[in-house]
Amino acid sequence: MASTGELVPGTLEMLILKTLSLGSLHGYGIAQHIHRLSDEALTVEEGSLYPALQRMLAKGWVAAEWKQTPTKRRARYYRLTAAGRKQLGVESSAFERAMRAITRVMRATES
Amino acid sequence: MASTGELVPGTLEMLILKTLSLGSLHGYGIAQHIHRLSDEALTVEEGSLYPALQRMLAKGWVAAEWKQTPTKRRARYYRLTAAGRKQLGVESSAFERAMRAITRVMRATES
DNA sequence: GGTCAACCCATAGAGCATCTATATATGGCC
DNA sequence: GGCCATATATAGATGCTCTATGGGTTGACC
Repeated sequence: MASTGELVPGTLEMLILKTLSLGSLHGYGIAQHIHRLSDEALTVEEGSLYPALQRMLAKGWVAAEWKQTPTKRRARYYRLTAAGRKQLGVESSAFERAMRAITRVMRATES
Repeated sequence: MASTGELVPGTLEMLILKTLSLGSLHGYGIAQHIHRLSDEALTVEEGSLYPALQRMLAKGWVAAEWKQTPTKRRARYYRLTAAGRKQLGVESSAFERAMRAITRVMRATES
């Protein structure tokens, strides 16, 4: 979607944290959620999603547990930890500040 | 500012294109312009700026010319080409779409 | 006339996030 | 039995940004 590929780099983990803040979900479900809520504008590739989840597990922002889906398949459910919830706050406010700053530059007119 | 460091990755070239759309400027001036317009929120490092300008020269989005600054120093002035102006349009509308999409996801509440 | 701040360009190398491609496996449907 | 949607995961490549440098000029102040 943005420069290199589909997503704006640096926003993936924030979007995952936000998604999980609404409830536990497995990886595939996370991707679907983001895709649907963004009106199909954002597509999270599997090769981006799972590495991101591994990073976030390592940082303690999410915890994982193997469960059965409603459709009887085995899936790994991720949930937000306290640290993850805190991180969501940090990232989303930093993102908002950055967006406002970029918007200011992009709105400038000829002096 | 964002994830890795200061800028939201993928937005630097767009910010440079936008800055040059207001008039020719040398590298140093571009960095100052972005810094000032963003209320000091965005700082473009020289190690990011000059490689970006080289990439953009190679892609034909900008053209460069050595001139004298008002302060009597020799500086390389960059200006937007027609292709660069077109690219600015492409990137800024893609960016806006992405921002709207991200905002939709970030505003979601518990079902 | 020395030195310091501000001005100005540029590259090398590292780090990190994302993408492409691939591998594996199950359940439901026809 | 074959196909599609569901589901997880890694390897390798790519590309952008940052850190760390290096060089050089001008003007002002002491």
